[in-house]
Amino acid sequence: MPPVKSPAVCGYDWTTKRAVSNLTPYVIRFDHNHLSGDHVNEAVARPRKRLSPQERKEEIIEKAIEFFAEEGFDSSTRGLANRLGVTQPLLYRYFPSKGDIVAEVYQRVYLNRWQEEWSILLLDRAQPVEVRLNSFYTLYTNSIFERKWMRIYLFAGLRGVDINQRYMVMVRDKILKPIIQEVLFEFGGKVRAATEREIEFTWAMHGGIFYFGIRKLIYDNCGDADLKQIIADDVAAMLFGLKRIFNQQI
Amino acid sequence: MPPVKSPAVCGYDWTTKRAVSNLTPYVIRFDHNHLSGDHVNEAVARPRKRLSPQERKEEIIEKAIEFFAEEGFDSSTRGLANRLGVTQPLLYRYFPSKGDIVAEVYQRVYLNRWQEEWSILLLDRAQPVEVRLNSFYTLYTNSIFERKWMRIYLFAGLRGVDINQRYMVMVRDKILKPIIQEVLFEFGGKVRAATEREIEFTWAMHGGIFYFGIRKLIYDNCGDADLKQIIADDVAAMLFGLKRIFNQQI
DNA sequence: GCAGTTATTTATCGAAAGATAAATGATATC
DNA sequence: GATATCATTTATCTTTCGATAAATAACTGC
Repeated sequence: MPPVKSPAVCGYDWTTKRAVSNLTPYVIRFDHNHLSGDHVNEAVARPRKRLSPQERKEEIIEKAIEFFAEEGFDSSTRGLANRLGVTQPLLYRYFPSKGDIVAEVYQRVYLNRWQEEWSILLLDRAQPVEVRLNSFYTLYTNSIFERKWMRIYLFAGLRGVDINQRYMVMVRDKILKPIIQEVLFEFGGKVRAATEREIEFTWAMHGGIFYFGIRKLIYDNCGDADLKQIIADDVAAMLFGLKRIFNQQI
Repeated sequence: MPPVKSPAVCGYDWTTKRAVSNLTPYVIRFDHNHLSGDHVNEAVARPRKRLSPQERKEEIIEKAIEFFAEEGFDSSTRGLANRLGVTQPLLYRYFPSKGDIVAEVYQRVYLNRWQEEWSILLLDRAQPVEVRLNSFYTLYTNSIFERKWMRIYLFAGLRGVDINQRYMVMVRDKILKPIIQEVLFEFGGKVRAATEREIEFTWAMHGGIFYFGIRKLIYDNCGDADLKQIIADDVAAMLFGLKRIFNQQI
């Protein structure tokens, strides 16, 4: 049977007694007596808890996102199982391999993050571009400025995961290019494709805001900065810079 | 003996036959017949090569920077030894533990990266600020836009290494604040400390350029963008944005 | 409340990891 | 060219990791 290539769909084959999917399988001994730290009164072994496969799988994925975001993808499945309060082999009931869990984490973190309404907002010419951009970046940062997301984004990037490339294509096509088009329109220029120079400049503005998120959530470096103010200042500079480039390119 | 806390100084104590330092120690079997890849003619076991301790240590550090930058700090010391063409236990002759090698890598990558002449350039009022900023960012990016450096920077950040925090303080004090002061001066404002709002805005501009480096070197996402043009456009937007903020803050 | 189903655990394996001790052999000194 | 030094290797230990198989026990339906 050749390996299936498609979004990891993992299940359990009761006849062969194996988890099935499209990737590769480990166990942390769950110590009932030493759960998480100082819980003296949990010394009594708690009864084994049975969850439905759907619930359990969901719980694994959720915790896996937190766990790998904090510890990195090189961390052990035993560590993950420990955080879940189950034993390590149980993970292999739901995922054929660690790689499948990781793949599922990527999937969850990246996909369905984009809200179509953001596009609608960006393109709504009833409002001035500057207002739209402020609203958009408020919503957008509200969504991605999350420690889990940011860390997984960077971990994935360093691992060379292709999902990251796809994400950047999305930013380019769904954010940067539309912005340029809208500024161009409001500026009175004729409709045309964005130039590389314009895109790169817009990337820098976008990256500046994004990098603020990295500083805040990864490096913990920025006191109580006012995000709304930062966005407003950056958007203003972006508009200025784009118009300046439009003029130079005539 | 309590652990010494200071920049890792590792040596070999011949009497106790141990490497000494201030951190924690693994082995890749070096296969003479299968060095690095396709070298068919190296199949003959090459004679053991003795280097002076200084030379060997230097070589280890250099390759460790490359190795960990590519593979991440969770990679094995056997992998590193393999790349060096030596056996894994040899590493423990020069460093007491893997952690000490990693610490040395951080040290090398971060320290002595800052060139004092950059400060002189930034503060040289014989030239307009815009010219200075373009020159500075050309030099600066020329120095840090290196795959090794960028990857270690991000790896370190995700690992929560404090050296990273220190680096950001340096950026703030040696780049951002001086920039604001100089723009303020040229703008005709009176000399005063930079405000948080100004610093955050400048961070965004700086971050935009920095993030270009991440895209280029980590994500491999940006065709043949013209760095000089990008810097020029970003600097122009930065100057505009700062002056705009100055005016709003009167 | 007994029996079947199956979620979960215990036990265990083999590979890879960090680390150490002892053997080896390249070089320097005489 | 024999001897001493010490850079480097071989051999080996322990821990941790991913993964598998078999035993256990919580729930379901009767």
